[in-house]
Amino acid sequence: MISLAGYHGTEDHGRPPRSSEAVYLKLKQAILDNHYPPGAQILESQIASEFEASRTPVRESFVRLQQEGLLEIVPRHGVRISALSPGDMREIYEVLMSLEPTAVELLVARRPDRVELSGLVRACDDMEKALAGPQPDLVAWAMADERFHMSLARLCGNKRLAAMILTVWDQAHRARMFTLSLRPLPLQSTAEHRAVVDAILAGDGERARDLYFAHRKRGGHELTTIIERHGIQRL
Amino acid sequence: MISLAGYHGTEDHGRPPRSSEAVYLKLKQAILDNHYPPGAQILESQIASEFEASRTPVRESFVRLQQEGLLEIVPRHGVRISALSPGDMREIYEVLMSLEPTAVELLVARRPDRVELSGLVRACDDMEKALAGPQPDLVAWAMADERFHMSLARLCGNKRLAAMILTVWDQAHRARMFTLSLRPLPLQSTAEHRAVVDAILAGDGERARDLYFAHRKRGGHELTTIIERHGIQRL
DNA sequence: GTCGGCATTAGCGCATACGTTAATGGACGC
DNA sequence: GCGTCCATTAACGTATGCGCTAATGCCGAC
Repeated sequence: MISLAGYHGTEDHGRPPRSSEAVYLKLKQAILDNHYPPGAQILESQIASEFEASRTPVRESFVRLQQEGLLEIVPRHGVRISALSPGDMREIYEVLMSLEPTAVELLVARRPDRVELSGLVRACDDMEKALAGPQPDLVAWAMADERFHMSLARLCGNKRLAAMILTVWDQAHRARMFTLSLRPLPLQSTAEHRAVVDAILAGDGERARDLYFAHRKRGGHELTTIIERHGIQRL
Repeated sequence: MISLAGYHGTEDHGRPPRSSEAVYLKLKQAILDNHYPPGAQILESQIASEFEASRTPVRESFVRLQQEGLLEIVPRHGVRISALSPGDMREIYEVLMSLEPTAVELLVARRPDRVELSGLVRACDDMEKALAGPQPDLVAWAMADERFHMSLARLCGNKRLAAMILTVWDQAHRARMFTLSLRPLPLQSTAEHRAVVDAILAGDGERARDLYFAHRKRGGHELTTIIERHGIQRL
C-alpha cells in the first residue's frame, strides 16, 4: 500500500502518535496483505487485544475501513472482510477506466517537468527490469505497477480524484495479487505503461489519455477473462 | 440531501435505531443546509449536547463526515466545517466531468426500460415547471436538478461510481445553492438535461455521454466565472 | 508598553463500565 | 428423536472517567 498522505486528512503533524491511527494503518495493511482473508469475521475485542489497544480506536478504524470498502460492519459479529465478486471487479474497472485517463489528461495539462515525472519513468524501468531476467519477478513487477499508478494519481493535481483512484485500487489489491500468477507475463502491460509515459513526456494529453484508456480496458478485460475461466466467485 | 442507501452500508435493517446514525444524518443535513457555515469550529461536546447524545457517537459521525470531505477534525478545536476554495471547485468539477458521463454511458448500456427512467423524466419536467411561471422558483429548480443527477448516479448500475458522485456532489451542495441566484436563469441547463434524457431514451449512449460532458463542462465554466467575477475565496 | 514564561484549564484520545440484544446451547415436552 | 423455549452469555452501542496536551490568559520583567 502506498498512502496518499493528505486527502483523508489523517496524517500527523508532529503530534503525539495516535493509537487509533496506528490501528487503522496496521489493520488496513493486514487486510491488503491478505492476513485476514476475504469473508473472515473479526471481532472488535479480538483486534483490540491483537493490537494492544482498547475497543475505541478499533471501532474508529472499522468505520474508516468500512467507508473505504475494505470491510463491512456486521452488528454482533464484528466485521466481515470484504470479498469482491466478479460484479465488484467490473465496477472497480469501470471506475478506473473513467478516472485514470482523466488523471493522465490533467497531468499533461499541468505541463510537468522531467523531475516530477521521474517517478513514473523509474516505475517503468522497474517493471521492465522485473520481467527482464530468466526468472521474471512478478511481485516486483506488481509493486512497480502499483507505484506507477499511485504516482500518476498523485501527480494529476486533483486530490479528490487521486483519493478515489487509491480507494478502488486498494479494494482491488488482493484480487490483482491473486491473479498475478494466472495471467500471461505482463509484457504488453509494461509496454503500454512506457507508451503512456512517452506520450506524457511529449506533452500529448489526448494520446496519453487514449493509451491509458486502452491499457485499462485491456487489463480489465484480461482480468475478467481470468475470473470467468477459473470460475472465481469471491476474492 | 438524497441518500444513497447502500454503498457505505449504514442503513438499518429493522435494528434498534442507533444514536450514532441519527447524529450522523442530522449533522450532515445541518452542514448541507448551511446551519453550520463553512469555516465554523464546533466542539464534540457542543454537538453532543445539542443532539442529546454522548461524545462517542458524535466522534464516530465526525470520522465519517471527515472522510466525506464535509469537515476536518482539528485536535483540540473540534472540527472545522470545510470551506471550498476555487481550487476545490475545480477539483470537484473535474471529477464530475469524468464520472458523470461514464455513468450516463453505463446507464444506456444497461438498456433501461421507461419505468426506470421515469424519475429522470419527472426531474426534467420539474425543472421546466420551476422556471415556467412569471416567478421562477430557483430552489425548486435546484432540487429537481439534484434529483436528476442523483437518479442518474444510482441508475448507472455501479454502486461505487454512484457513491463517488454523491460524495463530491454533497461537497459542492452549499456552493451550488449559494451561486444559484448569482447565475443567469438555468434555462439552457434545463434544456441540456432534457437532451440527455432524450438521448438515453433513444438508446444512444455516445450522444448521451457527449451531451452530458458538454453540460457538465459548461456548468463548471459558468460556476468558475461567477466565482472569479465575485472574487469569492471560500464557500 | 510589550514580550515571555508559567499556571490554569479546556478539550480530546483512549480506556472502561454498563445496559441491551441476539445468538447459542441445553433441557423439557411432545 | 426432534422441535421449541428459556437461560446464559457474548458482543456491541453508548456513556463516562481519566490523564495528557496544548491553548489561553495573567503576571512580571525588561
